[in-house]
Amino acid sequence: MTDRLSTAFAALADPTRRAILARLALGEASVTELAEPFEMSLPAISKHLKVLEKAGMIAQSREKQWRPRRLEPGPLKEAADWLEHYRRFWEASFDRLETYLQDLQSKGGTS
Amino acid sequence: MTDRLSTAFAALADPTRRAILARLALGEASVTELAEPFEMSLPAISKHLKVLEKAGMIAQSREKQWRPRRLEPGPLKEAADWLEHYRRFWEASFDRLETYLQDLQSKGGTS
DNA sequence: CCATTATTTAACCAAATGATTAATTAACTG
DNA sequence: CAGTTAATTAATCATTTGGTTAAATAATGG
Repeated sequence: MTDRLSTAFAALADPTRRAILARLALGEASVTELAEPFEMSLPAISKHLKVLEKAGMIAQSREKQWRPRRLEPGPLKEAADWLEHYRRFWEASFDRLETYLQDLQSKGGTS
Repeated sequence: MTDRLSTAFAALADPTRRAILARLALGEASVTELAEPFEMSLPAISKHLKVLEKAGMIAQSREKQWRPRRLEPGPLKEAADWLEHYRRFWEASFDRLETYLQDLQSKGGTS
């Protein structure tokens, strides 16, 4: 693997990590705060944070004995940019669905 | 794991699979055609296709002895929608960068 | 039916992932 | 400095992942 985009998508492929990012979208938080919602050991959370950090999605600072994390959105943007290339496909699907529903309306009558 | 979004991001976390999706964005292709650019065995490609299929990103049809795949954009859209929530963060980062560069311009002079 | 082409399945393997518990390190606080 | 709180590291383990080669299956065409 090793390439940046793969690392980013891999980091996002876990609900715990996505929840951590969602929490950090509300603002900085310590490891203990981040761990609180999960039925999971601290070391497990620590590892998830390491994955997010290696992906460049979070950064650490220092506040007394805490090491609060904050969101670093760069890799999220790169992932979003990659997906953006496929937009026309899902918009096309929607168009087909829309056409289909319009057809139902005009042809189907009151049955 | 098991949830749809995690499966989608995991499917995207591999450059071979992303390249396959990119190829399918140009139109349907058989397994042999899809495998052609890679220095990798057919079974390896077959497995990657299975991952993409389980993620709901591709579908199969039948054309004589070929089983061409086509893009199914639903899960790509779901992934893009998830990332969209973080847009304000990278746009904010860009704003800060812009401000920083403007500061360099105005303060830095000719040094 | 036999040969060929297309693709999958099976069996196997090394490395990575996601979790655990126990031990360690770091920093503040009285 | 002793105790407490915060977080990481180490050791371990089961499962998943991404690849291989060899064998099997599917469909077409002569």
